[in-house]
Amino acid sequence: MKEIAKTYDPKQVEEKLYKNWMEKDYFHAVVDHDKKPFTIVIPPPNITGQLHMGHALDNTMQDILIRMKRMQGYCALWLPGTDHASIATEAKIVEKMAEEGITKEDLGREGFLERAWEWKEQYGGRIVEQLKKLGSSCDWKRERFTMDEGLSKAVLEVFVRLYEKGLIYRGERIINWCPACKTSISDAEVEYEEKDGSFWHIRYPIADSNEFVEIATTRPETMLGDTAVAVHPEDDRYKHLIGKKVLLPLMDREIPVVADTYVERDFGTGVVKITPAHDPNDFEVGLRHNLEIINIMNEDATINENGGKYAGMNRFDARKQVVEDLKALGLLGNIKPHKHNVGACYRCETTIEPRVSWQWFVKMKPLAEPAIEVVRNGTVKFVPERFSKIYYNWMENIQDWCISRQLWWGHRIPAYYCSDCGEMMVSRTVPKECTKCRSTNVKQDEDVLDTWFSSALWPFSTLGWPDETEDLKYFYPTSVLVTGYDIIFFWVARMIFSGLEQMGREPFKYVLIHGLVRDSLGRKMSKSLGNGIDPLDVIDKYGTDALRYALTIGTSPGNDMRFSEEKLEASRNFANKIWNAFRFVMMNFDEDVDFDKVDESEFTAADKWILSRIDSVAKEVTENLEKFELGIGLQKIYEFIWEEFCDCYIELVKPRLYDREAKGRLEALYVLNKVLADAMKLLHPFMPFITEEIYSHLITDDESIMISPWPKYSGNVLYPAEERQMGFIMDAVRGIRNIRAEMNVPMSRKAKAIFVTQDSQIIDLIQDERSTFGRLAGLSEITSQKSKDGIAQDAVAVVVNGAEIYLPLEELIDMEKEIERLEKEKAHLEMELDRVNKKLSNEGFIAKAPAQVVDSEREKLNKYSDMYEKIKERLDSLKKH
RNA sequence: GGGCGAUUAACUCAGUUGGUAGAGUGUCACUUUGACGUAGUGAAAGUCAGGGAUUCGAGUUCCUUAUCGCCCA
Repeated sequence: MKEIAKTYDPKQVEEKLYKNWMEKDYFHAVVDHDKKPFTIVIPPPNITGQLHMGHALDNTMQDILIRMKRMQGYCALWLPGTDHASIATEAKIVEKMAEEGITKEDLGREGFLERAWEWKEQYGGRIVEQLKKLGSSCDWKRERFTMDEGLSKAVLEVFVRLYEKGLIYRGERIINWCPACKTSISDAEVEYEEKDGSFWHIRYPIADSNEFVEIATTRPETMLGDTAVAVHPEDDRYKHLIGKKVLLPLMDREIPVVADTYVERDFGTGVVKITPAHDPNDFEVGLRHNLEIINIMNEDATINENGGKYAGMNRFDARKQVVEDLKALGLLGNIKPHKHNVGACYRCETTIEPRVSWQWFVKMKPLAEPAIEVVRNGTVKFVPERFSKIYYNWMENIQDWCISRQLWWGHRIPAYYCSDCGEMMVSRTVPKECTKCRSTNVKQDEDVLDTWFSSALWPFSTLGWPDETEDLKYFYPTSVLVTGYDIIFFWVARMIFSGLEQMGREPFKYVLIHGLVRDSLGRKMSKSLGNGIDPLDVIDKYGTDALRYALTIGTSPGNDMRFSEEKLEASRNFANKIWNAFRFVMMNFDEDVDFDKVDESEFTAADKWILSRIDSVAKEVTENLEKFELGIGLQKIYEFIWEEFCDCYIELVKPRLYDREAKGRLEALYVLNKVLADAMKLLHPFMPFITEEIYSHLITDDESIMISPWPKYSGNVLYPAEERQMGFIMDAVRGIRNIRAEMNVPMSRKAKAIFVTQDSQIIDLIQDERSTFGRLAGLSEITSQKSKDGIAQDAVAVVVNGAEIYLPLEELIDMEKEIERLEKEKAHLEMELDRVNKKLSNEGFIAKAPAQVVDSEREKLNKYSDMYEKIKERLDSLKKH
């Protein structure tokens, strides 16, 4: 017998076991055509990232699925990797360089990239190490990085292909510009927030007239770039002005009055200033009316030379000055408070600036259509289903995707320009000369691609595409993608259309969406609030299994969850409970325990009951997991282990174990071992470490629980008779315990019990399970008889389905109290009877409810009326005395 | 403005083919029983946000209102 610690200590096992799994190569998936593939690609965390609760949840869920499938015999591949995170990484490196007083420009592109790679080598693996602490069973041999050679080749290939198909183009268009990151960003990367602003009314003088038109704007400084004012063509107030000129104040520029249905007549004054270079709608109007585009801003959102005397000011100062100057000129009208949506950069929260510039775009409409279709026809399923609506909503209203970024860290755009003739070439290789004029003076585009361009290819680029690798053929399409709802647009949607376009197949069959992990007050965890809980601290304090349990229990897909210390304590307690159940089993194992000698005919009702139960639980848990109901599945194993296995079965077998010569002792050990082993298997996906540690000490054929077969189960209840018998026993025990508690009779005070029943099967059961009752209900002596003859008048009675149990507690009994208790019991039964009777006397119920339901109600009626009669008899008899 | 979600015990949440409401935590009482006090036993605690509809039967389906939150415009 081994000495096992009284409390479970995760630190003793986690590192050791993970290392062992790695050494044994269990995580590595080898293509095996005799097996079905099950594939998950990890949402690649940023190399700048620190593991947070979101990662912990996301990766726990993936690990649960992949571990179960691996045990089920699938060729389970969980492919890990990291994302280069263009903007975030570049910003981080620039920031670090700033501490040393160096700028990007000092180093130049080459020098900067060298530094960036150094940084990546040094810190890029940190998050990967942290994922390992979570127990993630990723195939680390297949780890990928979005800027790996192979993945970069995929990016290049996709870019060129899309370009050649006319789905990528370069254009001078209005885009979202972040003045802090100094790059364009895509529509998806802008976050809108409603802010209090003002509506400034400004009078523009009409040329060759004394009249004015009054426009209203929320951004007066942009007037410096106005190239028209617009009115609605049907607006009688302004019809006469169409085609005339107004004199743009401050700039003294004559600009036309154009008619466009974009103008809302009821909004503001019905006259709109048009700044094509700095407003997306105005840009469209500008295109329609062939207006001049005057860009008035520099990269950092200061006013440029086109802004006249305001040049050099930042946009907010310029606004103040413009307003002041207009006021001085008497051209300023009312200023009304106004709420409007202001876009901010999702990364740095700087207010974005719409700005016209040359950028690269992906034409989205042709790509979006098939991507919508695969979700509509169920080829790709969102779990929960409601998220497909969010997806449709975005995909159906999608604009072209701006993919160029004015950064250095990332995949450089494979477009080349001839400095002599201006020809543009898009090519897989660096052109030696201009294809048009043969000049060798060719320069590559300076921009890099949006990070999400490469992550959109992740499900196939990681498997070797564009090469036709064995992996790609076998593992693609992947099975499930697990991610948070916050990146459906950024990532999920783009993977779907990219997979369809490049592979001709959907990238995954299911998208399992989870919510956010919030703090105990329901707030989003954030750096600025400082309310984040570090998963690594949690692991250090409670262990990985406890963290994973806490993240999974009581959650449902797609819903946000609150995370708290209390939950972790409960999780740790559960781990400890399992540990002690295991400890109990081990304490009773002898050196020479030999299960070959087990005689199944020695199985007791309790043995069969628990075997039957674990069988059902295995079925249910499997079904739950296959439907992605992780929280429900875990709850079921929890309840089975704690309530049925620990509180009940272990208590039941104790007498057989303590007596070394007891009949059925070996069988008890066998069942304990078997049930615990199966329970550990079912729990393993959720809590990999403790289950592996325990499993390794149990008697099994497997070298590791990780690669052991998932529990098989029969389709129906294994031992229905024994389950019913145990039901009786538990009812009886509960009834007796209940009385003891109410009568204040501690368990240490043993009592006598007389079972009264006519049912000979029950009599046999009581005889067989005498030790059970003795143990669980604190009874010293148990007898059974068919009538109430000879039972002391002052005995306490418990009525259960099938028997009456009398406890002659003698001097302990307060008759008044006993009558009161029985009255309560009677009232309760009356209520139940009333309910059942109502149901059964309802013709509709009898006629329309399924026979099974009606039968079970009839059964209840019999049971309750029987119990009611007995209680009533007992009461009458007590009251006579 | 459009869409989605939430509203269930004191707190935090489960409850996925409609069939007598569950858990964890907390509360109260009891227990030095040879796995575990990070435990055991027992108890108290809910008009499942309000209203309506469908149904023999609704926390669960449909409509509607309110409050909170999120996404899109």
